[in-house]
Amino acid sequence: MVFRNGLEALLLAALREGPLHGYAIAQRLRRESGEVLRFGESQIYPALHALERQGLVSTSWEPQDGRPPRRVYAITPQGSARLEQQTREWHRFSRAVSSLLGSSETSDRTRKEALGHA
Amino acid sequence: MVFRNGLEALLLAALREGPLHGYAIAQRLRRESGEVLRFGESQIYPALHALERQGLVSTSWEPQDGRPPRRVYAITPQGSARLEQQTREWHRFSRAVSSLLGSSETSDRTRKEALGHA
DNA sequence: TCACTATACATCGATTTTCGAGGTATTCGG
DNA sequence: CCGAATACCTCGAAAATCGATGTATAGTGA
Repeated sequence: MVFRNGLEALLLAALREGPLHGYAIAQRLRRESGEVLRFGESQIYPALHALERQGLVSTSWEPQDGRPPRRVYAITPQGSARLEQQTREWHRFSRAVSSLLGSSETSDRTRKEALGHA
Repeated sequence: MVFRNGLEALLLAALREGPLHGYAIAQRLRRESGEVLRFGESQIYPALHALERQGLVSTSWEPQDGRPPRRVYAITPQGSARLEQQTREWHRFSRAVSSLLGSSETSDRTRKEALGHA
């Protein structure tokens, strides 16, 4: 919703600590979000390709003996810069939404009282 | 990104403290978010209509003398319930994304050091 | 007066995102 | 052998976003 290119930011974040292949990135986002974020492969792979076209990640094919090779992604310096920028934007966005929605729950009355009812 | 029906949650939130007409809702979201959230009318009106179809808001036309009448929206009990549920989901979602992205910047090295490098 | 901006409602269509379903190929457990 | 997991990928429907356009009125400034 409204926060553009959010997936790309998460993808770049997943690569911050080292190169990974696509499937591993998807699992990582899933695991580290406590199953909250579950991106399908049909979202992951095209987004990764877009990142590559923009030069935000670089890729190499790693041969696996026996099985088909894996495509490994690494974040580039431009990718890191974009990640920082996107992270700042995310925090701005998320602060704005959170303040409009209010901290979980709080009927109207409860909320005003919590604020010292002014 | 990825957080479904986010606009609807914000629309419901805007009505928490009393009925408003569509245009005023748009301005409210804009103002109270510090210009961070800027929804166009082509997003607001259809979303409001969808909310009405779902019984989450009720509407009435308020005649203005001279000018065309305004459509005023009020949140219903079902709308309040949905807002609470959506707010909880937002917080889960936003916590997950924030923890993956990290608190605004921090290069990889800086970040580990900040955590006591462990 | 004329133009422009703001208020206030709304739709349309192009673009972008999301997501389920499919397709290929290999390995491993039962 | 079958199903699940790994690993890559595309397609197409559905949903969301966004700019343009249309109607109508009121107010501001040139």
